[in-house]
Amino acid sequence: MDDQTRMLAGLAGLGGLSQGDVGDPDSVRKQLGQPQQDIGDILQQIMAITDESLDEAQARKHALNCHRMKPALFSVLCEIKEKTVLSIRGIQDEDPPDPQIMRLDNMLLAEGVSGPEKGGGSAAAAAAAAAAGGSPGADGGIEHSDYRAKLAQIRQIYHSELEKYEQACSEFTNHVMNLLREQSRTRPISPKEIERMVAIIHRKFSSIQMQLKQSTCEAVMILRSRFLDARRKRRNFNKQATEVLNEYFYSHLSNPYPSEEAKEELAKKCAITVSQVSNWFGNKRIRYKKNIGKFQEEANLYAVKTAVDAASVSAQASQANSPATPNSGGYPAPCYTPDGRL
DNA sequence: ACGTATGATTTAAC
DNA sequence: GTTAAATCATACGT
Repeated sequence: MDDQTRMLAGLAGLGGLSQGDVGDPDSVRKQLGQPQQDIGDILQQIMAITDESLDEAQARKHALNCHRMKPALFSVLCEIKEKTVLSIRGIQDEDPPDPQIMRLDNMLLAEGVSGPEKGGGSAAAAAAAAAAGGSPGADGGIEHSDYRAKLAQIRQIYHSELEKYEQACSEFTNHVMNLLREQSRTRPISPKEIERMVAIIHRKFSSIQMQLKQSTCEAVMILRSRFLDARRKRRNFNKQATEVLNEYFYSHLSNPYPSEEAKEELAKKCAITVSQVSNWFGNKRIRYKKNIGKFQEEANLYAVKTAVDAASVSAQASQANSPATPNSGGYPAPCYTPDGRL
């Protein structure tokens, strides 16, 4: 910091000098068409600074600060600068709430990354415990807990990074502010300008934060596609469950739409969820309708089965000896029509 | 390895 | 909300 003020003071002191004979800068200048000061001059000045002693610079600075015209000059310079800078800057309204960042924030909140801390690392443990506890019907409890664990990991990284950025931002802001305040004793820097600078820094850092948020979102998306889509890592229902469902379907072929209660009962019988029952019936209806012929055999089988069951309940003795051979083809299977209500 | 079966998801209509 | 229909992605049998 002091080096810089020293340098500035040095430059100010040497500003008027022009020394011609440093190499051959003229040719360069002509080639490049630079009307301003020679690069050579600037180099010279910089070199000269290093020759100065600290005391010399300090003395020069002090002299400058104590000059009787200094305050007046300073305020005039400030004013000029304020005008020009402001006119250049134009109207730069404060932070308009970036829709992009809001979107990201919402998403992170929805995914529970930036939301209220739900126990952090213990969330995974709790989920694992819940899965181990064996909640009946919990589909993919173990995988879900795995997902949670990974999500918690992402959340942790996200928060630590965010904290790092925030700390760096405030540190940097402080540093710059101190620097500017210090320099404002020798350079025309108004408080407004400092404010503006701080705003610029904050904008920069918030753009970094947005990158962080964006990449976190991406990570969550990838995780989702890996795990939640892994929900699709389906397992076929067991034979008994399929049997129960098919029995219901074929015995209600004229109107295969189980009520909510029926669904619940079926779900309980098959040890699956109600929505799984709904899925099954949805799939079954459409697939049956699409190709009734293909399902004819199955339909006969279940029709016979239910018939036999009913018969065996009503007249066990008489039916006991006749093993119901599925007389495939001959059985007039009830035909489910799309408009139902046969 | 490949085709089919099957549970889950998505889309659109109601 | 439910549903049909299309579609996805895997399981399963050959």
